[in-house]
Amino acid sequence: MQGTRQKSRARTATYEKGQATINAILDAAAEVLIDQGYKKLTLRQIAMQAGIKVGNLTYYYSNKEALLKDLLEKILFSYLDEMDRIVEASGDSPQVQFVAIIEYLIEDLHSQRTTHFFPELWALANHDTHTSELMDNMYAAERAALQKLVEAIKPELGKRQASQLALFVSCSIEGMTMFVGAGKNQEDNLQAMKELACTSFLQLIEQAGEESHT
Amino acid sequence: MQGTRQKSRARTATYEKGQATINAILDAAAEVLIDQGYKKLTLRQIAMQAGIKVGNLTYYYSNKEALLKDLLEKILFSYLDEMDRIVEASGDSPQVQFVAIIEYLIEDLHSQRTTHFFPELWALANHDTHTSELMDNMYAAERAALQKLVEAIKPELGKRQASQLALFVSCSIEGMTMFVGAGKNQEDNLQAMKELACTSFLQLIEQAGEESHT
DNA sequence: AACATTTTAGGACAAGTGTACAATATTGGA
DNA sequence: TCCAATATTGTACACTTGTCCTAAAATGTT
Repeated sequence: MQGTRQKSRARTATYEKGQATINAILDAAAEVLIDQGYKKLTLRQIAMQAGIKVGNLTYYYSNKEALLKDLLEKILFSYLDEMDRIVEASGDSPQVQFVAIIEYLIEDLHSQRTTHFFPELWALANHDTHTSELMDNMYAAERAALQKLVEAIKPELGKRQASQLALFVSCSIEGMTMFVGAGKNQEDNLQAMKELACTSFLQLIEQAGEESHT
Repeated sequence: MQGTRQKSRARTATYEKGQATINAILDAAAEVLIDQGYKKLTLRQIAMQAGIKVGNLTYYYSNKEALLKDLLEKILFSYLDEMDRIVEASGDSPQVQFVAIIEYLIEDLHSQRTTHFFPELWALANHDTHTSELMDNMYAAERAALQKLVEAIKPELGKRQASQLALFVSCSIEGMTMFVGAGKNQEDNLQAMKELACTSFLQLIEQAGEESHT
């Protein structure tokens, strides 16, 4: 009694051309999602953008659900990878690493890709369980990285406090997406938000634990 | 040569029953949007939820665009009204008023209405000019209220600094929506975020202006 | 060169979408 | 009570959506 649950099927390419087509599909889907929003993310739009026919698209992704899954995973992992790269390239000081991450996350808001993608993701996550889990994992990884740095900056902090500080930092930055992001009317203030965030977060970490046990 | 531009038409009811129907439509639309997301916000779903037929719906809203406009305006204004009410009911101290607003905004995240509505709004605003303008006006009003309180707390602050602080506060709180909101996996930490936000924001205001002119 | 496998194209389908319109029912003032 | 204005229904249309299926083309190995 195996294979009863075969809801979403994504074919794996064998020839090079097939793999190229899959890449083209995912790239095209990303572009459509970012440029036109999820409402316009239709199989025919994706196929047109990828330069293929719908029949070919459904050969690799017989479900739109499967396509969306691969698409979201690819985009989300690209952000996590970039975060890892930032930390590794920032020396050994946890303060410096922390500031580097904060600055990367905020400066990244200048990219329309980021500004357009994440609100779509958040809206999807509200009514799609799989998207919600995927998103939770991604942000959990981000918070884990932040928490590690917070603990390194202020070692006397408890796990719980450090994790809450990481959550607060993550929230504060994500919230800028709709206002100081690419094309938004407060984009002028992005630099100011970056400085405000860095000083505010570092100070919050430094002085935490003074009046701790509530 | 008048009336060339009659894109969106919304009929005004004359009888009481007509007005009741309009209210039912908007309430139904809000419920569908919040419970099932914009993807499922279809004229037939709205009509079913309102207990009327689609033909009746299109009698009052010949365009889906017009319906969406009224819906978003109604919801957004309800939040602004509630904010005004909070400030008025919090005495004269700007600090107390500021904390009251912060606490209201964060506690409101316990409501699924809020947690589900806003990401849909943000996603819509990315590709719909009218929604974007509506949203900008709403948040501008929120920031204006916050800025006024910031200036009252720290009068020696310049308009620019106060406005940037208000923006930072607004961003930080909105960003919590996807994480500590209703049903989210960090909802346990909502209280902690509230306390963290209040102390962090107040301190940020108090110490601002020390190394100001950049 | 032959050929099984993989890839692509094209057409078809049912279901769902927003919108339009004529016919019927209801309302409230004369 | 009557009746014009308003409200509601039911049906129809053109269009888009995801999905399915068959035939043709391309691929790489033998």
